[in-house]
Amino acid sequence: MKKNASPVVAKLGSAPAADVPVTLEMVALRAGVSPATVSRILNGTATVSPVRRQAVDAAIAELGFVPNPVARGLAGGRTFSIGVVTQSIDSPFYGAALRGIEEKLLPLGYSPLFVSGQWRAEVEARCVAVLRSRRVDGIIILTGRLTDKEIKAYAKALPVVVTGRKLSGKGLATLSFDNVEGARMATQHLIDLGHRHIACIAGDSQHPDAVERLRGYRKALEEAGIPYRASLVVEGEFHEQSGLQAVEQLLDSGAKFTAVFASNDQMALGASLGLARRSVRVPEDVSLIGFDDLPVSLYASPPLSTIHQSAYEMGQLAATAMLQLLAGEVPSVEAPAPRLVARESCRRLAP
Amino acid sequence: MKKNASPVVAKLGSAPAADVPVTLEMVALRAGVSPATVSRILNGTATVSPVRRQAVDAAIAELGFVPNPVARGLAGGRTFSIGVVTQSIDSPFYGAALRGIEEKLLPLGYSPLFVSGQWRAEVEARCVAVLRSRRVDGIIILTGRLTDKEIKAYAKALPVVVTGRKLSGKGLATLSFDNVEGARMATQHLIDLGHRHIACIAGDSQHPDAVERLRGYRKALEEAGIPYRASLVVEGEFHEQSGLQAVEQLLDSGAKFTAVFASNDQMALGASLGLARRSVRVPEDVSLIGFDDLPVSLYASPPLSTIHQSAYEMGQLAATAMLQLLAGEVPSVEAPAPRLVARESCRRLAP
DNA sequence: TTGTACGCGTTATCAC
DNA sequence: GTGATAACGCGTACAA
Repeated sequence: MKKNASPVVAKLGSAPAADVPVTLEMVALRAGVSPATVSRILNGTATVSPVRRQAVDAAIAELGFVPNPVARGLAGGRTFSIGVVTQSIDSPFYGAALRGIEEKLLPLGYSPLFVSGQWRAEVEARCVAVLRSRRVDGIIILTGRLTDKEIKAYAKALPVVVTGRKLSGKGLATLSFDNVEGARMATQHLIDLGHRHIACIAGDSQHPDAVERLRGYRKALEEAGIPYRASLVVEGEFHEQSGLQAVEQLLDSGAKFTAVFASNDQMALGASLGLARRSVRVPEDVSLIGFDDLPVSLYASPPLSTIHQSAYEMGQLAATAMLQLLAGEVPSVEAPAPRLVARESCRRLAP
Repeated sequence: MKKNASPVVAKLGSAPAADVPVTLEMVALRAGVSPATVSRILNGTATVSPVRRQAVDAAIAELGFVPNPVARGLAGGRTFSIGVVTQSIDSPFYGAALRGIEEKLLPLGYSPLFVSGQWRAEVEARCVAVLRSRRVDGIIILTGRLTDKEIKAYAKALPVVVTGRKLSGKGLATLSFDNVEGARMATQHLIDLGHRHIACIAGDSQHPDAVERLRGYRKALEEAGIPYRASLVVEGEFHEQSGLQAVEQLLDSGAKFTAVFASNDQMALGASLGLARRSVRVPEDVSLIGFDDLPVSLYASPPLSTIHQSAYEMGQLAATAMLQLLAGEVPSVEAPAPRLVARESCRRLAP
């Protein structure tokens, strides 16, 4: 088995932060060995005699030596940093994913490098370019709008993990949440409560998630033998404001509905406000269900029923997959299944 | 005037991503000049004859050359990356600050490196150690719990910008939001509406922001000649759940109050739910005001009155200050003043 | 103004 | 097993 060099998980802070950088060479000098040997011990690149190993360990501890990642990057070709393309660094949803990635990577000596793609393929491409120029060891892309072709091209140069789609290839791992099933479950929940006139606030039709969730909505209707009505579907843009506008449009259109499925929680929250403004009570007059299960949704008034999608877990899984790719293994991760979280924004339709 | 080397803002992506890295040396070869000249042109380190400059520019464009930051870091001692210690990467409040930092830094060729301190001094110290080991050019610390002494020690080694406190020193810039005034304004708003029995959900007393906001609350009472009552103050932990528990405690204690000042929006949101659970209506029965003006607060039911604190702007300012420090200038930024945002969660007390 | 030569701190390839 | 030695890609004195 070929031993891959591993990141040095330094016990940072254990020794006083030296003001004059301690180099590997100084450690070697002190331990009475060659720099090469110190490097070997640090990376586990070869077997070293216990005697020297001890001497080196001691020297490292005494000097408070911390390897310089910059130099390691130059010499070894690996920077032990992983690029992460998120869409906006302050997204309430993807934020949890970033946390998952960070928690998984940091203890192993890898640092995530976060950049925001703004849901714009062009910006995302620039992000990838920045990351590559910074010589990251791999790239995790959280959904976004790059084409499959572009993704595959990147994967030829370095390991890539991408969420929100299904692709295959060497050095490439994908992690796709079942949006269709999630949306189907949400709609089914409303149907189970007796609703037949169910409006849908869809997402931006350019957005793959939006398309899938709309499909799930239709699927549930179909299975229940409820006719699909285009007049009950309004397209939003995945943010609160558009959810608010969507319900207004729905209300103004005069269409009758007793329940609303919003394609994400942010739009559901906006819808909730929009309904309240028109004196439509949730859930007394209209049931409302969202998608994503944002932390705040639990504290909405009323607490929002939704489809739980653990961004945190997705982040951890993506990081895990990246580590596997880096180790030359075949990634063995699968996205968690959607789960219905029934809270207080939906109620059984009065007969 | 000494010309400082500046980050190369490469037109990334303009040329096809070369699979074999193009080095500065290759550019030099192609342009028929020495590597040093190419380097000079890249960094503006010296004046170069227009002829060669053109030749080099052409070569760079044709080869799609992108300088290797890793090598630049090793050679020049600067990595053009800025460490950012936030407290949790998925904080709804600080997220906006990260965006502000990113937007300010990226166009100038700097990359932010985000790490989470978890509101634990010990973790924050480790974060700083990681950042320093990665040879960042400077560190931005968003509040947190490090001692002033530690901050100052860091600032001796590299430029530091820190929010949430007032310090001075060479290579150090601070940016402190006026929490006392903000809390005073919030409480004053309630007083102006006729409230005299105003409860306060304070933050964790270990947290400097919490202490200051509590002080602002007391200040407003004092100015209005309203006696301070400890029984109306409950300590929370700055998250929704603790806000909910706080109002329950308040309600259970039997204390009379017609308004609540929550030390941040997250607790206000929790409080809102807690009140609703006990059939206490906002704002009909109790007025509620928060602090921070999170994006979601606008979509709470009812929309939450609060004190606007632009984390985004703070982020931008912090980044600006860092750039100034890096340029050897004296930072000239000041935190924006708190601003009352009156929405629908507060109403005039019926006589 | 321009080129040469060396150094940055580490890893990898050889010999031994 | 271990130690020289040569890269890694770029910045920068220094000399020309």
